[in-house]
Amino acid sequence: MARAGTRPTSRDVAQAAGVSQAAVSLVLGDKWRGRVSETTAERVREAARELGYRPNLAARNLRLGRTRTVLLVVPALTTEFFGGVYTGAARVAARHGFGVVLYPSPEGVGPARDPFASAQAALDGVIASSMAADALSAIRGDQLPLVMLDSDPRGSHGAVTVNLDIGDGARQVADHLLALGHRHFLHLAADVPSWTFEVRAQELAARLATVAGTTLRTAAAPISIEGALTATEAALTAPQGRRPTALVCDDDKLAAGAYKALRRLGLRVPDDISVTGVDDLGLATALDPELTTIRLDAETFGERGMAALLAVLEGRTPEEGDIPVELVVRGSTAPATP
Amino acid sequence: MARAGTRPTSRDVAQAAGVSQAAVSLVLGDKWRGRVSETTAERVREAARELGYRPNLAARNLRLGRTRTVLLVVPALTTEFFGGVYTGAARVAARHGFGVVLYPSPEGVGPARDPFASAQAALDGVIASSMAADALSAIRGDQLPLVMLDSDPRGSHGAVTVNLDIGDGARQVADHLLALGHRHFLHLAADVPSWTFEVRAQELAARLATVAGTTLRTAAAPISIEGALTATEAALTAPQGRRPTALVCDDDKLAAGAYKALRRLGLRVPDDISVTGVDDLGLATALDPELTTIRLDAETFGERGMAALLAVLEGRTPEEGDIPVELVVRGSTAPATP
DNA sequence: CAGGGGAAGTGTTACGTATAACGTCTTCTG
DNA sequence: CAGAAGACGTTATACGTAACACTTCCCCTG
Repeated sequence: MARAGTRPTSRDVAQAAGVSQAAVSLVLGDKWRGRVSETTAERVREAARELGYRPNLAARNLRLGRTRTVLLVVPALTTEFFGGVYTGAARVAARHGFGVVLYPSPEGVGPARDPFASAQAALDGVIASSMAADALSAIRGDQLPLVMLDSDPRGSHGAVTVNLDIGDGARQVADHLLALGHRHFLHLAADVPSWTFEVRAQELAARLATVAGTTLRTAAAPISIEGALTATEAALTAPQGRRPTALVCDDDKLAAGAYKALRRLGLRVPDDISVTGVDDLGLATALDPELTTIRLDAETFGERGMAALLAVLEGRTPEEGDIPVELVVRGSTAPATP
Repeated sequence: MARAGTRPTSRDVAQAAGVSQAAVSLVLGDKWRGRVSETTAERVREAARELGYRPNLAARNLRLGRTRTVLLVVPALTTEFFGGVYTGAARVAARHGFGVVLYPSPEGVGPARDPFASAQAALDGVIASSMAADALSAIRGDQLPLVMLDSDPRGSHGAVTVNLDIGDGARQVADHLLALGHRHFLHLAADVPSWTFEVRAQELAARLATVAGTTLRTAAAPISIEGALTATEAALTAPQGRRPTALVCDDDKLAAGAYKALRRLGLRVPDDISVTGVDDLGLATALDPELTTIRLDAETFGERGMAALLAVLEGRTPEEGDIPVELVVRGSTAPATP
């Protein structure tokens, strides 16, 4: 019988089953083939069930020197996007017997506390979104295997990177709007220092530049409905050249804010102005009209990130190549009216 | 010098500083006042910094028998709500030197895998949302300290419960709409077996019953924009008594779907029908017109949940009382037109 | 000058697990 | 029938940390 009040240990199970602790470890660790008889094994399993034995993970982790746990560092969970990333990562992890611990970098002011101290868990590796920029310095210090999501492959100092093909997304948006006859653009850009958003801006500008007579203005806004509202309103009321007929937003949430600004200004979507977003959150179809946007496959993103980390941990070479993105055309874009 | 290739241990630090491992533990554990001289302590800290020493958490957890880590079990992260819960919980946890590990129960088909196996981390306690119903059976087995969020206090078998005052929310909605002259209601209910939603339905019905001549119909829908759309459309096209002038939704997301259905049916919000939600997600202000809704303070929810768990862990009595909720009146509700 | 007591440490142990290395006993083979 | 080869275990150990129980030195007090 186990000592009262404390969790049963493998030694308690051993005593109950009349075997040594080592035998318990072998049986429960599924390494007993040819080492323990089937009847004894069953006796051990029965005793473990009886006592409600659960292995002490701290002890196991200490013994093995690895934890089969990885940390996923993401920005604050203000949309469901990183929920999807987590889901994908956790699914792949589970298939390999790994667990995923989430560390959303604290929202608002102040630098991130040390994510490792906060997670408290011993870790085998880290997947980090570059958007959780403030948490990255703490991560750099540790020499844990690291996979970066949405990060400049050239600037990652050898860390493995997994990216959505965000540049292609920008090109698809540009081509779609150009094909509809739009020539005057406003880019509502996320006011977040991130490689991703830089790439979007560059690719958008580059693509538009291939057509003569196009204009492109940029307005920056924090990623929030309120922020997008004020930024859009300011950009469109300031009399500055031709009024744009297309509004390219870095994010669905920004687009939602833009919708409100346009409504206030008396501009109709898409008749007076076309609007596009990025992400394809639930929000995109909640808007009226529904938003034309770049669909980012969050779960695949998470899956690929986790797969890459597992590859690193097992000494394999991670899969190469960006994750494709897809333009979803809905009601917020229409031919330009001259 | 530490053995090459492996992480430095406290023993390596001790050797580098010319002291015993015990002294390192004392200094770095901040328990050295009166036991180690300031100069020696500084030497130890310097050596630790030099070697890049990080304590092995698995070893520490094993030694201490506690991990200062708790698990937060939530439904799939399909809205930002539980992101807020996490933020609140993590904030309080950090103040007490605890970490929070998130376990979103897997979306879609199939029962949850064992959350403990997946988290892989040794845990001191659990906070679980009752909405992650499928994960609860696995939790029940362990005798870890448990705090339930949004759960029937009478049905929780002695587990501590922390609840939003969701019944009061339903009453506030009812009173608001009744005051606007509405008498014919449709309740768009979340098709999720959860105590919370039962309470809402009961309180709504009870409050409406206090006024003569009111009618209340109910339509159930899965919590998604699509689901709400079809359910609402079906409920309003089936010719069944008076057409409701008020649509009470269990959730902002349901309201978003309802908006779309109403638009298809040619009904204007709020002129033809008033709509309310619950949550006050970002979505609520993205809708046109903005949604009158019950604001749930997700962060306070998380804070209170974590505070309650800490109380249990420290043998104190958790704070009592439901968390107040607040009706936020926006443009989706207006006086009933006779 | 005896000895009480604080400062400044060190030696040792245990936490619970997984596994390497080592014993038996039985059975099979040449 | 000798001895090799399984079958079925056990014993012992290490992982890295925190903390208890000691020791030593020195200063102060009566």
